Amino acid sequence: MSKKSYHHGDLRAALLQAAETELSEKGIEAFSLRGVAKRAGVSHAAPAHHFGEAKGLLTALAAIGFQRFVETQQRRQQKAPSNPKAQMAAAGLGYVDFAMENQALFRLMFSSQQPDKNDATLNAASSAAFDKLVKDIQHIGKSDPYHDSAAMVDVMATWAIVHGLADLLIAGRMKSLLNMEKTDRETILSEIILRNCSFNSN
Amino acid sequence: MSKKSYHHGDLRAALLQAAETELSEKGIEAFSLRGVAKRAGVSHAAPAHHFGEAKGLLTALAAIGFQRFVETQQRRQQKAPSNPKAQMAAAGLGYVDFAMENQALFRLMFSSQQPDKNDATLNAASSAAFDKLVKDIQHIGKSDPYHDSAAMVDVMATWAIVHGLADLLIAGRMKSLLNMEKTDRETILSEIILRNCSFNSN
DNA sequence: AATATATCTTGACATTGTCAAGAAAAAGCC
DNA sequence: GGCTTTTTCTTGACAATGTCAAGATATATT
Repeated sequence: MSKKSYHHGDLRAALLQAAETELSEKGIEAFSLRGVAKRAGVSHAAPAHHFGEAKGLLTALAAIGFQRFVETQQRRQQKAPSNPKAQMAAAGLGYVDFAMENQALFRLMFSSQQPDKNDATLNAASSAAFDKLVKDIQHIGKSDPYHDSAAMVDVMATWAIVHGLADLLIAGRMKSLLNMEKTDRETILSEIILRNCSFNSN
Repeated sequence: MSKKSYHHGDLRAALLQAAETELSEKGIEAFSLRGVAKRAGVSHAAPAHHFGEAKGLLTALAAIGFQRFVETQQRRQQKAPSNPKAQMAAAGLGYVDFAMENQALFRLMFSSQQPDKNDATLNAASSAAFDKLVKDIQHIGKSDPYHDSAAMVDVMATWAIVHGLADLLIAGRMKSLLNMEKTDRETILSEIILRNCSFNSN
């Protein structure tokens, strides 16, 4: 941690932190590994030892992203009423909220070719996010999507609509939604998220 | 056109063609301007005169993408029954189809920061694509989304679900859908696209 | 304390986007 | 037709980037 020390102490964590800052400031397309090193106050080749190539750093960052992604949804759900539909809406709003507040990271997680899709940690984190969605649907529909193909269609439909909203919002499309106050926007988003459910009969 | 001619004849078109090939082969994150020039058989600085910086070439390519995007949907609609719901499903399937067969181009159009969003041609092309969606919805619901906010919510919901499906499919997520035959997949996609409509009562 | 290992730096290389200057072809002009 | 002007493309250069190899320095091991 001291200024002149050859050894940093916890450079790995510092690099991840710096990488996230670099990502959110420069965007994913102008992201630079040397820029990350500069932010962390180390030489340009320092990241290599901890993460190998740039891919490695971005893979680790994407995994962290998925963890925080789930946490954001859960925090949102804790503040919401405990009935299944309110919980579903809260999870969806958390999904969109995360995307809007971590645009470049969201893009890294869902739209980038950089992260290594064979990485065990990343796969575990993204699978956890998917499983959470499946369980939330199951909670409403009572049947397990993994064993009921109709329920799995519900999962895909719900995922698609929430993801589509998130992706179009951060792309700057959907201006009518972007131009309103956050609370108004979330009212409409909730409506869109819930109307989609075939299990609306509940 | 001849091998040794200093002047190409129609380099601008050739560069756009080469850029699309480069894009689909290398992906948007490994896209190289010098690679495009090499494909067109021209020096590395030749593109500059026609498109300025790399941004310019990608902006022009994105605009062309939006035009073909609309055409793909229209071709699909021509083959479908003329009732509004079948037309809506056809447009949605065209949307997804375009994304899957032009993955990198689709990413350039919707997820990239490169294209200049102030470019008149690009804005005209992307607005045309949006207007087409609005009209298709209007065709079903009978009310103009531009004057009926409830209808505009229908537009956003429909757009989101179709876009979400497209984006998640080309991201390699939604494996259960990717692993099936195209016809089976499209059956489910149609169902998802249509179920979303609040105007389902029709 | 001596050696071994892990961690970081330095220097180099090929590749990339961009710019400036110049060459070649086409067009304009008499 | 010859001459100039303009457009189109090439060449050469520059800084920035990712990656690699070799070396320097701190920590761990014995």
